[in-house]
Parts: sequence; C-alpha cells; structure tokens
Amino acid sequence: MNHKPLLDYINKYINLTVEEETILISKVVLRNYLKDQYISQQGDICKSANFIISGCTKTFHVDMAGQEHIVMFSVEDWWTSDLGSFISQTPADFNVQCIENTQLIQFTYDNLEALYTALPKLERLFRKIIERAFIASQKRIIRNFSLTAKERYLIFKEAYSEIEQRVPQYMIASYLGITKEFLSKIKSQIIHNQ
Amino acid sequence: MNHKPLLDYINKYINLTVEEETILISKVVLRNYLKDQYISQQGDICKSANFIISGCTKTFHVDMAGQEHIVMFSVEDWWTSDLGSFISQTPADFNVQCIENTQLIQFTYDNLEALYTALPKLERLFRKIIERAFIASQKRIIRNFSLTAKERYLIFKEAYSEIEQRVPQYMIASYLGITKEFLSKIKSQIIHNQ
DNA sequence: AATAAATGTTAATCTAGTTTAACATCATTT
DNA sequence: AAATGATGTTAAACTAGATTAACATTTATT
Repeated sequence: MNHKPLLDYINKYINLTVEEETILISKVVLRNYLKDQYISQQGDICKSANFIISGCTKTFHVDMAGQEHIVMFSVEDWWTSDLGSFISQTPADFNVQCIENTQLIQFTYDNLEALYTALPKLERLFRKIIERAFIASQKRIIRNFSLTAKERYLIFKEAYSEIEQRVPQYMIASYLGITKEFLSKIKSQIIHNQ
Repeated sequence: MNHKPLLDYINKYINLTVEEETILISKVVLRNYLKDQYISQQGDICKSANFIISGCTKTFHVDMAGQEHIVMFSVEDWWTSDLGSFISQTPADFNVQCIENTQLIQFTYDNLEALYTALPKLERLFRKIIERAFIASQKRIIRNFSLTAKERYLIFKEAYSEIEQRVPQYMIASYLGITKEFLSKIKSQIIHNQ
C-alpha cells in the first residue's frame, strides 16, 4: 500500500527494523477522505491520530458565538487530530476537517496503545513529535501577544508559503486570529507598502 | 535528601522499582535559588529541565520593544524550563526566573539523555507530561482568540486561584496578554458588577 | 452562456484594550 | 518614623482591529 511516507518520516526520529515496520503497518489503516469531510468533530471522542499522506486539513474550534477559530493546518508529513480528546478519550474541543481530498494513515487509540507495548521505541518517537508541537505552540502564544496582525501575517507567509497558496484567505485570517476584512486591509497595505 | 515529591509525581504516570528510583536519583541535582534569580536566560542555552519542590517561577519572553510576556507560571509539582532551548540545545527564547525562593530538582541535558537509555520507561513519562502541556497550550491559543480579557481573567482566577495569591498583579496581566492598567479596570468592573 | 455560490475588497463606524501620566497604597530599609 | 521602591488605581486621549454593509471577483453548476 502507501506506507512509505510514514516510514520515511519515522526513520528521521528512530530506527525501525523491517520486522518492527511490519508490526507497525499491521496496526494502522489507510483511509481516504473527501474535501469538506470531518475526520473528528467537536463534542465527539476523537478516535484516531492521523498521519497525512496527501491533502490538507484544518483543526478548529467553534466558540459560543458560532465563530470558527483555526488552531492549525496540516499537510503532507504532518499529524492531525484532537490530541486532547484522543489521549484522554473525552469529548473533543476541536473539529478536524479536510480542506482538500485527503489520504491519511490512522492510528486508533487501542492500536496505538498496543503499539507502545509492542514497540517501546515509539514512545520516544511520539515524545519528540509532541515536544516540537508544544514548542511551536508556546512560540505562537508569544507572537500573538507581542506582534501586530501584519507582522504575524508576514511571518506566516514566510514560514508556510505553500499552505497560503492552498487555503482560502478567510481561513488564514481565522488562523491569525483576525477578521477576513482586516486581513484584506493588511494585504492592500503591504501592496501599497505602508 | 528531598526527592520524595518527584518520585510521588512520577509514580502517578509510571511505576519505578526501588533500583530504578536509585538510578534516577543518582542523575539529578537538588538546587536552591533565591527570589529574583534566573534559572535560565533568553539567548543562553537552557541547561536543565527542572522539577519544582517548593517555590514559584515565571517563564517569559522579552520582545524587541523591551516588553515582558509571561507564557507560564510554575509551582510545586510542575516543571519549568525553556523546553525548546533544552531539547535542541540552542539559544533560548525565554527567561525562567524565580518569583519566590525556589527549591528544585535539575535534570541536565546529558543526564536526561543517559536516563532515557538506562530507563526507557521515562520516555513514556515525558511523553505524557508533554502531551498535557501541549493540550493546555492549544486551548490557551483558542481562549486568547475567542474570549475577552475579562473572561480570560475569570478563567485564570478559577483555575489558578493559589497562583493569583502568590504573584503580583502586573505579572498576571502579562500572562493574560493585557496591560496592568486594564487588569485593574477589569477588577474594578467585577467588584461593581458591570 | 447564465446563474448561483463561494471568496475577496473597500469604506464608515464602533469598541476593546493601549498609552500616558498623575496619584495611592503597601512593604522594606535605614 | 521617614524615606525609598515596588505595586496598584484612575481617568483622558488614542489606536489596532471588529463590525456592518455594499459591492467585486472567481469558481462551480445547470
């Protein structure tokens, strides 16, 4: 099937033997979602941790006023899930929705727990992955406090230029924590270099 | 010495034998810092991961305008360090400073790496600790986007009432991402219930 | 090709939170 | 007890970004 991207990714963190790779592959499922389909929904228990082979997802929270707030976009070679819901098997705070047709490799909760036992090396892998995610999240909090919306947009553009091409602007505004109208204004300011 | 709080804490996540506890203790150092002392400084490489036995620290970033932004407070039974700097041994984005006299247990980078090899169980421990930290961080991003400053303050008060008692108000304002003057205004609004 | 739906822009008005600055209170040191 | 420094309050003027609403452009559907 199409597990190579996952195995290549894992081998950047830890080394698996061919037998270990076989065990791992036996416990995962390859799935296809269409654009707009939900992988996981706010209020439900998030059933899988997902590694993206192709496509793009957004992870977002709908607040009490009905407003969407995007916490992350995920593309090829990234993970997507509501981690809080997944690890504690409690109702999710976030929706995970495909914004392109998306192919991913799913780890269910029980299968991942079984894999941790069968392949203790995976503890290290996921420790390292989550360390990085946590660090990025802390830095984002600081950027949100210390930078203006324009500065944050320019950093986003620089860091995730491919994502910017693939995603409608009103979603980028949501990710940056501003309205689509204000992002529009920022872009026109940049064009007329003010 | 005074390792019991750390061992009790660890035993909530994983079970260590007495021999394993001995190995762990042999690789850590108990240290005392005075109020206002820095455990780690922005620009330096963060040399330790620290478990707090007693006291309180703040982790903050100083931006280009010289403004302080607090990302977290840490008290007894929590960890404190610039994780990004620590795990990649690169210059820190954050300062970690004691806001009370603080006693803590330090894991240096090399000792922690050695411990991961000697006691692979610790990978699971730190995986779980960081999972929780990441989840809290993601939720905070959403709260910062979807709630007003007053709502965020009330949630902080509810969740961390003991910290509120121990820390000056201007630091709480910094943690909430607002000015001390505006926090003052919010508090007076709450008193006169508006 | 025409229509509808989704996405993006512009501009006026409004507001949550900042800035500045003066003053008040509390704690610590001499 | 006085003096100094740290912390907290109040109020007026200001601004980054939100809201509303009308319109423009692009994309998808018939």
